[in-house]
Amino acid sequence: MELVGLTAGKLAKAAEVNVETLRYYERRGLLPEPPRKASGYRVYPESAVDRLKFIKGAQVLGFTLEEIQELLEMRLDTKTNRADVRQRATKKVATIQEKIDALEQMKQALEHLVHQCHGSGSSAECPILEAIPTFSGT
Amino acid sequence: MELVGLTAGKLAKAAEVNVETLRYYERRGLLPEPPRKASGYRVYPESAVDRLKFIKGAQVLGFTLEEIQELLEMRLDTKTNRADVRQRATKKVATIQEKIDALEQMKQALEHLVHQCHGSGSSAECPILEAIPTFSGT
DNA sequence: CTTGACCCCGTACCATACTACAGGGTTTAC
DNA sequence: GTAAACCCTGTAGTATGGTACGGGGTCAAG
Repeated sequence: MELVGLTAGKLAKAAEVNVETLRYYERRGLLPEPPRKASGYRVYPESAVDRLKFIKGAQVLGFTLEEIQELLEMRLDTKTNRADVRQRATKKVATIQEKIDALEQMKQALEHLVHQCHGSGSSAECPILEAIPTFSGT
Repeated sequence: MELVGLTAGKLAKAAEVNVETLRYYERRGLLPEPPRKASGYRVYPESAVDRLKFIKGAQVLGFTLEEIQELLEMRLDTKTNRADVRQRATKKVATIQEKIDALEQMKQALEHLVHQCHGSGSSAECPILEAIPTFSGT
């Protein structure tokens, strides 16, 4: 029987994650429990692909699964009011901005280094990452 | 005997890390082996504080210790090949830029949501977070 | 109607990045 | 000159985020 939706395997492939990861996320509450067929097989909506990609993307940016869960749960919680959601979203924005700033500094330090060291010849030390270690105070 | 430099405990406190972490980083090669006193006690230079703060900062940005090590080792002295270092630095700049871009998108999506959701009802009708799972598709 | 691909569950194992001992010397402050 | 505070080493344990496996049902094709 073929109704709409994805099987675990299809979803895993589409989102480029391991099948086991789906179950893991489900246990953690990151992926909502999908409906099941009579056989017990999970049937995921197409949107699950985006959700997984979001999770993966956020992870690369240094968010923990717990933080990602917070982001994702903000919209489901009908008990929280808008002001609360707004406040938390705003806070996340600030966190994200801090990360961006730190990355910009890091990037600039590296670019500086690249420019300083374009000569192939002579001697002296090319002062590379001396600049970088100073950014982290934030 | 009190010569210049920091003991493990002082360094750990100054950099806000666990003392054990210092040894761990040393084992991993992230923190160079400092000179020792006759007793065997490590004597760290002040600069170790910055190095540790850099490591901590970079971690928050989603770099693994291995990647951080690469960054830190990228100082070119006379023994390293400049072209090689430049190439690697350029590559790092690109990955950093990717992170920045992803974070910008995330930020914009959240800011958009914050603007959309200005009322005071329940978050269920708040269009904000509907968008989250989809903004990562990029 | 069977066989191979797929799914289920529970549990065990893995890598990364710490963190915590245990057992034993060293320093420093009183 | 002794006790608290600190340092050493090696090794073991923890948390997070998966990943693998065994034992067993399910489904679609031939």
